[in-house]
This record gives sequence, C-alpha cells and structure tokens, in this order.
Amino acid sequence: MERELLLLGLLRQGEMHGYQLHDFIERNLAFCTDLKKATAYLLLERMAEKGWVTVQETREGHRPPRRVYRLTPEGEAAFQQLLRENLAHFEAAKTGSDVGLAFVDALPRAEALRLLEQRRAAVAEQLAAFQAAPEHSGGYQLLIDHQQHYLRSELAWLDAVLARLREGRLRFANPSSRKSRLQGEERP
Amino acid sequence: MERELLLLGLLRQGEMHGYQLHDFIERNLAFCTDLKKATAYLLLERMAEKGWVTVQETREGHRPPRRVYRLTPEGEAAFQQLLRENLAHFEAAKTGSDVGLAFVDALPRAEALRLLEQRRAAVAEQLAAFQAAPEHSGGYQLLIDHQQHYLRSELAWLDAVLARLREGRLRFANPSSRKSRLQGEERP
DNA sequence: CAATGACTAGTCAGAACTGACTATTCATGA
DNA sequence: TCATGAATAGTCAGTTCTGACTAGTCATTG
Repeated sequence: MERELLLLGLLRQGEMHGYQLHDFIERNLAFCTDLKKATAYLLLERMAEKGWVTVQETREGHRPPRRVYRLTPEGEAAFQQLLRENLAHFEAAKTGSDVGLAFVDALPRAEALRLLEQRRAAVAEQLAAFQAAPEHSGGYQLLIDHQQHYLRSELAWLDAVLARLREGRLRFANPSSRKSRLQGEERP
Repeated sequence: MERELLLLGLLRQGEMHGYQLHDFIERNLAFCTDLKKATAYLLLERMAEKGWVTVQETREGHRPPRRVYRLTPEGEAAFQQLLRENLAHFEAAKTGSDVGLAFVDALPRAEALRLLEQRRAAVAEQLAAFQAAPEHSGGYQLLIDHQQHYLRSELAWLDAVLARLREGRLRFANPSSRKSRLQGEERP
C-alpha cells in the first residue's frame, strides 16, 4: 500500500526502470521502508496491470532488456488518493526490538544493564550516521528530520530506563507474580 | 525471530495452547507486534520440531483437540539466547505512515495542513487510549511506558511540523528542483 | 425452547515476499 | 591484457504469512 505510494511518488518525477527505482530506495530511503528488488518488480507489474503506469521495453546492446515505467494520469490520481489517505492516518511503528523489553526481568540485573547499554550505543551510532550525512543527498528532508527526532527520542527513553535500572528502581518481577499477571488479574 | 522470542517468553510462564497464546498477544500486545493466528500456529509447530517446546494433544468433549505447548530446557536456552540478542541490538521501527511525508509538497499547502491535523488527532487518540488504561491489565509496564513515550514524541514532532506549515516555513519544492534531486546531485 | 451471536480452536488455499541466482557490462590494476 | 570485482538488470523457486473458512460450545433472550 505505502510501497505503491512510494513507487508512484518517485515515478512522478520522471520515467524510470525497476532497477533504478529499487536502487534509489535502497540508497536513500532504506531507513524508512524496506522494499526488496523482487517485490518492487512485482508491484510495478501489478501497477501496470491496473493502468497506473505504462511499460516500455528498451534494449541496449546485449544487456537484459529494461522495462521503463511511466506514470499515467490514472496513476497520478491513485497517487493523490493514496497520499491523502496516508497523511490523514497514523499507524504506530512496530519494531522487533520492543519485544525483548517485555522480558528484561528474566536476566540478572547486571546483564540486562550491559545489554541495554549495547543497545544504547547502537541507537547513538545510527543517530550519528544521520547527523553526519550533511543535508542528505536524496532530499526528503522531512523524512530525515522525522527519523532524527525518533532516534533522539529513543535515546532519551533508553537513558531513562538505564538510569532506573542502575538505581534499582526497575521492578524485576518474581516468577509467581508474573504467572498471576498472565492468567489475568480477576481472581485474587 | 522476535515473534519466537515472544512466544517462548509467554510459554515460560506456563504451558499454553496456540489459541490462548494468540489471544493473549492480540489483547495485550497488539500495539507492539502483529502476529496472526495462523502464523502463531506455524511458529509453534516449527518450534516443536526444533525441540524448543513439547506438544501434548488433549481433547474435551467434541471440541477440536487442543495442542498444549510447554517449554523444554532447550527452549529456555533458546529464549535466553534470543533475548540477549534482542536487547543488545536496535532496529529502527518502520511505519508505512512515514512514506507520505516524502510527498507532502505534492498537495496544496492548505490540504496538507488539514490532513496532517487529522493525523495528529489520530496520534492523540491512540495516546489517550494508552493513558486511560490504568496500569494496563497485562503487565509489561516497560513496553507500555515505551509506547507512550513514542506516541508523545510523535505528537511533539507533528506539532512542530504543523507549526512550520502554518507559518509557511516548510519548503514546498517545485518540480524541477525535485527532479534534479532524484537524478543525483553530481551533474550541475 | 430455538434462534442469535459471541467465544473457542484450529486449518488451508492462495497471496505476498525474499534469498539466491543468472548474465552482461564496466573499471581497475597487476 | 585479462583476471577480479563492482555495478546493472532482472528472474524464480521456495518460504512466509494471512484472510476466510469450518465447526463445536456457551450465554442470552424473546
């Protein structure tokens, strides 16, 4: 859905072939979507069937033929529609990284601390990478701004958690209280 | 990967059958992972093959037979391993909602404003829902704390963007400058 | 009581996605 | 000059995931 929005959005700026689209996304937008090459080709084909883009096969020398995609007026309409929907709604981001937090208390406190410090370093590193890239080659400044904001927020939260852990203010449940939580609180 | 961590983590607290696991996740952890029923069954089956859990089929009356899963020592080891990896690493969360931001400048300013205000309301609503649930029935306080922090941060960022939009401080690129950005900056 | 709708439990065909691959061209330097 | 590796371009077999379904049970109520 938003993958299509992305492809359409890129195609608005001029015709392109699949490899080019995928490559651009990989290089510049990998931080906000992950679209594999095969998936990109699949979506483009499907959008061609829907009449959102036209395909034109070209060949240079003995290279495999390129399929060049170009936005149609219907494609532009679909883009507008998808964009409106996308902007108006909000879906909270989901990370696999969250899950582990549910179980920190399964580890010795000291180890939890060590591991979360590693995580903190990882976040800091990603943030630094973003701040290093000066005005980012691809444009899309809002996206980058958002990502930086997000990473800073993660960092702040992790710092707060680490502080609580260090000061022992983080409750490590014992197994029995855990069990009762899971089964549901109703029975006393 | 983290889906398995989650299932193992829940199974540590006592044997359960597939439906129960899925149901618990749906009710209490839907905000941080989305694991469909069929996927849960698939993963459990696979974990059984790997020897991480044992299965015991039981039947009550004419109901379809239940498969009750119980963690094995190997399962506990795997859990520990996955948990350590999970805690030590960080993978930035990805949302489809981000993509649209790349193209706000394709809409008239006033409409972009209206749509993003809708989005803001959606975020605020989700946040309110979290704050309403008092100490959340399922426990997992860290997760909830994290989610609230995340939502507050999104809200703040959106507010900043909206302010910039209202004051006209947000650059709406014209098509030609967009194009040159896409093709790459190298050629002048 | 019988009909209705919600809950429990799980299955499966098919949609969606991806890792690994082929095959050509181009740049590099030993 | 001719291996080596990177870049270009795309395909496909196989895995992963999910929407929609079956089917029994329970609670309610008209």
